[in-house]
Amino acid sequence: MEETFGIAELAREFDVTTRTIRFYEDKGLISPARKGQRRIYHPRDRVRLKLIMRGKRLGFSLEEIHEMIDLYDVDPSEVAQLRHFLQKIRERKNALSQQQMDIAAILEELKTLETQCSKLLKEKSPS
Amino acid sequence: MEETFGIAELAREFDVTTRTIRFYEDKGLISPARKGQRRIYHPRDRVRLKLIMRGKRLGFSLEEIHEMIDLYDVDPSEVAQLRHFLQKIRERKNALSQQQMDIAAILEELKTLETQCSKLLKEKSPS
DNA sequence: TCACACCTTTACCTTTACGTAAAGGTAAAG
DNA sequence: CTTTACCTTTACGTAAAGGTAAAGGTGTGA
Repeated sequence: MEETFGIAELAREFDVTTRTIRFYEDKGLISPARKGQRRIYHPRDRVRLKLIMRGKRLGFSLEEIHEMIDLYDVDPSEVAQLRHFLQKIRERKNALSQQQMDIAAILEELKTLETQCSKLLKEKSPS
Repeated sequence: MEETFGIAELAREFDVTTRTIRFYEDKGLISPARKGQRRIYHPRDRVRLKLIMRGKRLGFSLEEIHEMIDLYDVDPSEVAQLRHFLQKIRERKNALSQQQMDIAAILEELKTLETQCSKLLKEKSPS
């Protein structure tokens, strides 16, 4: 028997409002089952939410996230789709590699700043 | 003699519109000199723009970027400011480390997907 | 039965990050 | 003098990502 979740439950888990989750549904990012008029979320919906949150932390738009998520649902029997898919993957990889470099650059600068800064502090207030 | 830049020049270099650059000025992210009514950008303004663009690639809001940029202009004689500064640096470092992990995770998944995908393609159309 | 927690839809509101149009100044080239 | 390129300000428009309020359905425990 598969575990399911309510909307409020997931909202708590991911620290967003229920409005946000419904908004993602509106945008086609998730499509939970219904029981009567209520939304029932299965584990795969939860996984999707997790992917969405990660995408957001990385600064992607919902539309970009939509594209990325759909990659996981491609029909592997369609060659054309597969090619397109592969191209998308490579684009994403490039974008992310660029981000990695950006982050590495900033972290380097921040480290330098941190060192300088705490040295200054030690001089000024030798606790 | 120091090199300076026009707004259109910088717009081209960073691949944004002049509107965007003026908007950043409005928000206090840069403050170029003036010659008459025209904006004159010095190398330090260009550096700021570069930092802004990097921040944007990383998904930070202009307000967050503002904070980060200001870190470079802190008065090193004010101990209180220095402490605050140090804390900000550490917050940033943590956020960025989290991002690094997110990216590494996604890149791993993408690599797997890419491999699977091109294997499938080779089977289906053995060019 | 009442209260209460949880859920639903509809619909208007807000912020961020610019786009775009209007109306015009300035300066060098033809 | 006119064209051309480049710049200015002011101001309204817009897309994205939700917030928030209104009005109500559903189920459960006291």
